[in-house]
Amino acid sequence: MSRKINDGSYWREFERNDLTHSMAHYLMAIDSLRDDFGYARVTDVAEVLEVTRGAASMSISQLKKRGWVTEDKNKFLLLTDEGNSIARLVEQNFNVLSQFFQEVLGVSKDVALGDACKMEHLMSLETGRRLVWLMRYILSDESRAAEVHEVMANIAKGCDDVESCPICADVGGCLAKPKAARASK
Amino acid sequence: MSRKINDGSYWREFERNDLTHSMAHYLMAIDSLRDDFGYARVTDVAEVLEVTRGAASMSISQLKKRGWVTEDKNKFLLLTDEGNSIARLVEQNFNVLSQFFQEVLGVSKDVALGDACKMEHLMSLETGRRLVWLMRYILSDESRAAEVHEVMANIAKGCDDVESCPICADVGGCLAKPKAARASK
DNA sequence: AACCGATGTTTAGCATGATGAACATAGGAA
DNA sequence: TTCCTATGTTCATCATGCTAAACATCGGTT
Repeated sequence: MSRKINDGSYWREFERNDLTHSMAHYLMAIDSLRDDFGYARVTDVAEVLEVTRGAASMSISQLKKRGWVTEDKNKFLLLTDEGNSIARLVEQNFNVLSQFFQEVLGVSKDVALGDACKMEHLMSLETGRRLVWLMRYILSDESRAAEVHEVMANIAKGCDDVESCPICADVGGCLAKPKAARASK
Repeated sequence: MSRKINDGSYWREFERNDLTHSMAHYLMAIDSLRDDFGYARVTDVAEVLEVTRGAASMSISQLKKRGWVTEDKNKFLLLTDEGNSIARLVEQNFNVLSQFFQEVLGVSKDVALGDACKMEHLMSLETGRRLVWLMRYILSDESRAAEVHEVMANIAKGCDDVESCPICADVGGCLAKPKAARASK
């Protein structure tokens, strides 16, 4: 019984992602420390991220090997151009996502920030850019924004037309409803 | 110089997430194998996910410990109710995200599937539900959908009003533009 | 000069999640 | 019955990224 199945296994792209969640936050911490204080040392980064100095030291030496971080003559940490681009991209992804979740979808702040933080380093440049434009489209017109907010306010009432709604059907039913018992073929 | 900074360090929620990307895919693989063939064994799961039998065996025994997977009298793998809910949630998140990226944002299929796969297990129930409703709102009205598609089609032209656009300003400028040189304070 | 505290690095240990290889076992073909 | 293959488990190993603890250094105070 040979299996032709194979989902293409792009699922492991996740682990092959060369920018890990951890690295993204080290870069952003350095960036933000330099913004706020004018310099960033290993200890400062460790403090901001709430990890030990040892952990920060080792992670940062990885970032140096990758060419994303260097240090000046005073041993203060610097982002290279590439490191800077990455930090900025992730920061922007975070901003876009958290604003989209809060201001368009009406998600609570806590959930929005949590979701955005987990997804920020995984969203492609292209998707992020397009999301900005969608936000602009929706929020730049007051009546349109009001309509969307109205839709979101009604979600609490639940999805009562799962059958007739093509979108609900496409995504496999309304989220959060238990799957119907399945007959084993 | 004492530091008051602290981003709250919810950034580590990412690693504390009790549903890893890997586990989500094991659950979905079992689910989909049972859908397609009526049963799922360790070897089948390993084949679908393109990992060794050993890796699948160990990961699946973790899933059993967590109460998400069991086996029937024939040693065939089953999802528990909880495992089933999780698999369904992640599948739906994937569907919602990939459709949103493609049909609303107009992202290319490759990028959309890649982004969706990386983000699927990280998006909360609440956000996912609201995203479905936003899609319904946008796509259920043809002229509205056309307007959005028009907006997305114009992205190639670039963001020419970064200064005047409040959204662009909010998210820290237009994505993909290099950060201006920064003066060290 | 001697010392102390702050900073940074290194090491051992842990958890996850993979590989490859060795091993155990059950069932059908010869 | 014997043997071969498919299936599943276990073990040693690797890489990431954390902790705790030991160690190394530098610089200012006494």
